[in-house]
Amino acid sequence: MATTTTPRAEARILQIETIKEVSRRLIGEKGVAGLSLREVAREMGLVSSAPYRYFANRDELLTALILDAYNDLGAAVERADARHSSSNSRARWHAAARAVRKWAKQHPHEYGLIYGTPVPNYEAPLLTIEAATRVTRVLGGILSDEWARRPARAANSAAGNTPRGFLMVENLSEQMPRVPPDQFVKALMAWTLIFGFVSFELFGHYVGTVRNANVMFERVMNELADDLGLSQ
Amino acid sequence: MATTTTPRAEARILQIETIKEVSRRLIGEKGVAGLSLREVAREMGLVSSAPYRYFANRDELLTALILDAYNDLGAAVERADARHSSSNSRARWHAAARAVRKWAKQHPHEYGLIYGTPVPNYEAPLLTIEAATRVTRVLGGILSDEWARRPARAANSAAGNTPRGFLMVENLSEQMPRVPPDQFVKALMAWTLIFGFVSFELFGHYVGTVRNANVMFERVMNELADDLGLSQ
DNA sequence: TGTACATCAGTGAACGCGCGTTCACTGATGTAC
DNA sequence: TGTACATCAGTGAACGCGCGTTCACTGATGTAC
Repeated sequence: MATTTTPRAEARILQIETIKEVSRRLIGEKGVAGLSLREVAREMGLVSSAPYRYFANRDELLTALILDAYNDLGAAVERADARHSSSNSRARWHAAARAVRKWAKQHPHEYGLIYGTPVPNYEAPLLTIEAATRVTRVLGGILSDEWARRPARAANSAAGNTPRGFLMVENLSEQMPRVPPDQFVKALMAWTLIFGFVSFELFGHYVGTVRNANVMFERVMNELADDLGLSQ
Repeated sequence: MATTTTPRAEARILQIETIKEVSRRLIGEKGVAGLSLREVAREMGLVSSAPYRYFANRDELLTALILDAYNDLGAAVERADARHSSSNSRARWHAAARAVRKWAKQHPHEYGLIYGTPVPNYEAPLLTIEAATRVTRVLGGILSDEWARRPARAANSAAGNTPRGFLMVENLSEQMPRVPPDQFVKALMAWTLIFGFVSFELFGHYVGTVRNANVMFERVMNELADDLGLSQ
């Protein structure tokens, strides 16, 4: 019953976790640019070369943090979505959107890490792109379920609007099956606006115009839910 | 006719301009964090302490660059808007939106400077906030002119929706006079989506979904123009 | 169960680097009279 | 127009700092037989 895991291997996992936690804290205090392996080591009471036992270099640590951020956000949104009956699109939509905003406000610097200015000369590996789709998959799933319950559409009722060419319809169809492609632009707009709102709020662009961002966010999400034709 | 300006004063203005130009180039190459007064000096063939004759410290230079970026973008948008007959709201809207995107793509790092992750521990002075409103004033002006041409509304036709409380209605009314306050949420959504789109595009979040961002942008702006009820 | 060897976390010293900022200076430019 | 003084751009040396990364090492842990 005891796992075959050796104490050393367990300790290693723990140390990696600690390094990442300390890094997250430091990023929170001084931003990404201020993250240094030396400081992480210092904070952990280790000598400056110790972290290199766990991460080959600074970029590798950064990649791990970015990946974690995407996954952490993705998991939060999935959890929020799962709390509602799958047929209640509107409740799910609001829950998912609120989860994005809540996570962002709780982890502003990690949010900046993944949705702010890209780190210059840092190239995100494929793995992070994969993790980045967790949120879009949730949103796509909500729309899919909504459309699954609708009476079948007159085929090609709006075929002229099908966005062949400028969208990657194959990918989008995979993320929101059953949603007619002529809805993709609207869907992408809604997705963009969720993050646009959160970024504007977090980065200070609503100062002087929005007094209560909580209320404003609810209103905006309601508008979007209407535009998307979400029911219930 | 010759201005009373002294050669030394002229040279000073020129040097300041050069420092900022070099800084913009360096930011373009290595991001904001990579901007250093020493490197600017080196690039200009000056000794490392020379720039301190012009900027008291790094933050002051950064402030100047941020201010310039807001003003440069603001001027570009104003110019684009002015190219159209003031009664053609729709053309003006598209022109302004395109100008934002075009400027952002031409100056991606300066865009990141003002609309990306805020520089940590850097507090934007009031002056920059002022400059930041140039874009919103143009957008507000377009809506104002649109509503000025509409038949007067039944007073308080939708009074229940007037966003008293959660929006700073006074400021918004000043930026878009004649637009009924129940339209403010829509207006803010449109503004947010312009920048949300541009940020998503620039920061790489449309990889895998949008193939031709030019076309997509036009479609999105069209949708927004419809939602805002822009005519012509 | 016991021994012999391999693995690996953490050490401590060192490398070469670039940074922001200060300061006393020189020599050219500007100003007042 | 000419002189006397004040201003100011740029110099060069110096301060104290932190960084990423490498490397040969030690001693504890893990593995094979």
